[in-house]
Parts: sequence; C-alpha cells; structure tokens
Amino acid sequence: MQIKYKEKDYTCSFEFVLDIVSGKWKGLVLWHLSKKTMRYNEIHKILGKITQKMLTQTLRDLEKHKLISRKVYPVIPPKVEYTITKNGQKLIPIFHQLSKWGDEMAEEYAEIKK
Amino acid sequence: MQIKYKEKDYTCSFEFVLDIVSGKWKGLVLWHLSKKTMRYNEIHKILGKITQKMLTQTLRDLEKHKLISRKVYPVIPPKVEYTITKNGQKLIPIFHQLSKWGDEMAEEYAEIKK
DNA sequence: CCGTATCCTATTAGATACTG
DNA sequence: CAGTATCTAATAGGATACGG
Repeated sequence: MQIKYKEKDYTCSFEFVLDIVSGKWKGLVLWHLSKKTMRYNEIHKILGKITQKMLTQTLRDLEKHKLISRKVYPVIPPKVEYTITKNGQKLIPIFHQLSKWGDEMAEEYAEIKK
Repeated sequence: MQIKYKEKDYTCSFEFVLDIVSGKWKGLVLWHLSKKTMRYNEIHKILGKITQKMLTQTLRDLEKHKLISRKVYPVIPPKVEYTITKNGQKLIPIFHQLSKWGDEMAEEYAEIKK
C-alpha cells in the first residue's frame, strides 16, 4: 500500500511506521507517556541526557503523527502536559513484544549486564 | 536491563531493537528474506533503488546481529545466498503487527494512495 | 556475480545561549 | 516553565569507479 503523509511518500506501511518511531528518543518518550501524562520538565528529567532541542523536536514529531497530544494551560509560569493518544497506546503492546525479543537476543549473545 | 553488544551500550532492550532494525533498508530486506532465501542480485533487483554499498552494508549488519546467515558457494561466477535465521523469523510477526498499525493510521489520515 | 574503495551530500543530534 | 535560535559534530546514505 502506497502512503503519502505530510509531503512524504512511503512504499509500504512498515516504512511509514519506522519513520514514526525511529530516532534516538521517540520510542522512549512514547514508552514513558504510556504510563502517565507528563509535563515537559518531567519528561526532560526522566530521560536525563536529552537536550531541550531534541526533546521539543521529538514531542513535535510525535504530535504531528497524532501519537501524543499537547495541552497548554494559560498560566504563569507556563504548564504544558503531554498525553499519549489512543493510536499511540496501541503501539505499546507491540513495543513490549519487541523489547521481549530484544531481551531474548541479548541473552543469546551473553554479553549482558543486568 | 543494560545491554552491551559489539562495543555499543544500550539502556534498554527496546533501544537495542531499534538499532537492529532501523535504517532505510534493514526491515525491508528482512521482510523479503522471510519469504525465501535469496541471492545478492535477487535482493538488489527486488529493492530497486538501493545502491550496492548500502545493500552490502545492510546485509553485513543483519548478519552481525544474527538475523540472517550468509552462505558462499565456491563457484565461478560467485554465488552467495542469504537466509533469515530463527531469531530473524521471530521478528516477522511483530513487523506484520506494526504494518497493520501503520495501515490503520494511514486510513485515519485519509491521505492514502492505494 | 558479488562485492570494495573513495569521495561527497544530507540528515540527525548535540552544545550553548537566550526569551516570553 | 517551556521553550527558540544558532552553530557545530556525528552519522547515514548516495554516486561513481574499480577488483577477484
């Protein structure tokens, strides 16, 4: 199935999915948001080493693809909450499977640090 | 779970998985090899626009992570076959789920070309 | 047939400083 | 608090030529 979205063309839906979740931080952010709604700084702290630029970019990407939603409270100081959407939530069980597969692979490699 | 493999560190197995399957071609090559064992040129033709450099690099990466195996026949002209491993095959059903999810997303976006 | 070896461009990510 | 704006570094990917 050919997919066109936001000016980009994909030859199959799997390619489309990779574009949505690949990159250094997107999967991780989604994973954390699947547990609870979080504020910008909260995500920033839990990820530790991400720069503000990358975090903002990651959040915007996820929002663009409707995997998370952004709610701005008109208060001072600013308050912004990020929540996973239903579509985003549907990815999580699949992420768990991938993780499990990764664990099994790692055990076979026997170079694990627990 | 901390994973270290081939000089690289991963903070979780999901990150490890992304490293294994992300990139422009790896998922696609694995997908095709899940259907049948193929020769180098056969893969090259079916992918169409991949350069030899990228194809070789992709195959080496997949082999390094033991998702495919490489068999060289000592004949002239050379013959090399690539086969998906059991570990690689385990990924395929998960890929199908991701694909299905991508299709559903695409339908919601309603910018599809079938 | 199945690759390597260079060289080059494009994309992604990080560092740092600044702002409503 | 939640971001932008620049600048730079690192990595991924592509073009082309050549070799056993």
